Amino acid sequence: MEDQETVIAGRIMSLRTHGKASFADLMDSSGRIQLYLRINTLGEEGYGLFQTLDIGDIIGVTGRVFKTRRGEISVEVKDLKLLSKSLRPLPEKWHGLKDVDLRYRQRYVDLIVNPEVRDVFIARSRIIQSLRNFLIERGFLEVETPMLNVIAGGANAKPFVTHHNALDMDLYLRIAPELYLKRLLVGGFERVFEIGKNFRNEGMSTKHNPEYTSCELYQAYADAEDMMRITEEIFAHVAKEVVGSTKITFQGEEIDLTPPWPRKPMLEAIKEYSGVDLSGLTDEEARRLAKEKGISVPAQASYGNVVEEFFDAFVEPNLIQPVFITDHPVEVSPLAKRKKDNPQLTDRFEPFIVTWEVANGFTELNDPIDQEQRFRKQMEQRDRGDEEAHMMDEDYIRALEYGMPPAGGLGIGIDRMVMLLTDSPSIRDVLLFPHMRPR
RNA sequence: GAGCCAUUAGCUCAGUCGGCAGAGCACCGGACUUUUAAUCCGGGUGUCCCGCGUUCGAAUCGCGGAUGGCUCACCA
Repeated sequence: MEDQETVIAGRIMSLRTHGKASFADLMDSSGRIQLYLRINTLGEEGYGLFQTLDIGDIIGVTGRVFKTRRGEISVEVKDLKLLSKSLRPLPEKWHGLKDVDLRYRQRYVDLIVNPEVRDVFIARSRIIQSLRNFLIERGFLEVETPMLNVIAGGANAKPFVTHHNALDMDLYLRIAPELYLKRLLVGGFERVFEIGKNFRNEGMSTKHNPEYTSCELYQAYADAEDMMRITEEIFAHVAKEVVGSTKITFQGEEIDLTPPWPRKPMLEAIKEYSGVDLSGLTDEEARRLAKEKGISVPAQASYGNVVEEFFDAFVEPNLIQPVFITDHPVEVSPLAKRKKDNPQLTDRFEPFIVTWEVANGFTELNDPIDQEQRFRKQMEQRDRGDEEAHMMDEDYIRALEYGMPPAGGLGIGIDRMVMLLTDSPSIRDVLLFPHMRPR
């Protein structure tokens, strides 16, 4: 490159003027380069224009590449054009923009002055691309299903409500694409996936944003075990491609994503960490045990609710290295197939890493009669005031009545996956424009 | 939704006991033809988050509110 003529454009990030010669740093999306400007090469007029420039202005230059006395590759500018004027001063060059409120609200400024922020979003794009390629290579078809739903199904969550004027009816923003994707299995697509936003009308935290991205995939003639294998393969594959290794560091903790990950039934995990054996109890026995152990559960809590509470309290905080928790109670898994040898439990799994649930999968319930009963149970909970209980979806039942092939399904929380792989402690660090209360 | 903490110049931050509102960077003027957190000289650009109160006097104390962060609760 040395001694070659070049044409570049970018934003001025710093200025060092020395009278009749000056240095400037120019930044574009590929990085920074130093400019050297002399009155001898630019002429009175060109150098005069340069002297009116501010940090933040976007300019285009032509010039010759050379190495300075201190060995820095630079461009000696022969011609210079102001392309865009910056009217507002940029944050300080040394400390950058730290105020998190401003960083999120004015992400454009954050991206200009904090280069590591840009790197996170480049990584996010690569992670999603890597995941997409992985699935397409394995014969999965990428599809798009409705985000405006008459029934918000596929998860237990409070939906956002919106209104369709022409039809004069309320609609829900989807909380999960699950039921649509399984209709596609009925229709004959054997491997489908969708990457997209879900919307949940719930609290926000370092791990929750009202709109978030998931990847759901469904494979006919597969089961939960197949889905666990694909889960660990996805994480290993993406980590290798984006981070360069299946061993990653998260907030100082070494995490080994190398497959296979251990499998542990939920009841066994609870027994291991709390000493309590919850297997085979009635609702009432389970509630009594919860009270004994100081776990608060609603008076109406089912066996499954109690198990979940025990799990959250005793087990979850300990799950740092990847592990699949399996065999969730049927009451908290209304779309999963029951275990053949224990109808109280389902053939379901959730992988945990750094105490987060990073995905959720199971052998899909394809028995329309059992599914209808499960929906009815959910409706009862709804009637008792549980706003997050599943809605009845009669069309989904009808689809199952045509016959859905046995299948495995998996949903991955993309934001959490990106947090993990970019060592980001807050979901807001991996969302370009996280939800904020308006100012 | 609850608790704790924060909010001062465009940005990063000081501000003591209640007594004239401060620094660095950025910006403006001047010097300087290989610097790189350039240097040197001069210039402070402000709704001290908002409101009410206490006081001779409030950035500072009290009450109420706004916004944000963290923790907890709910969830993925």
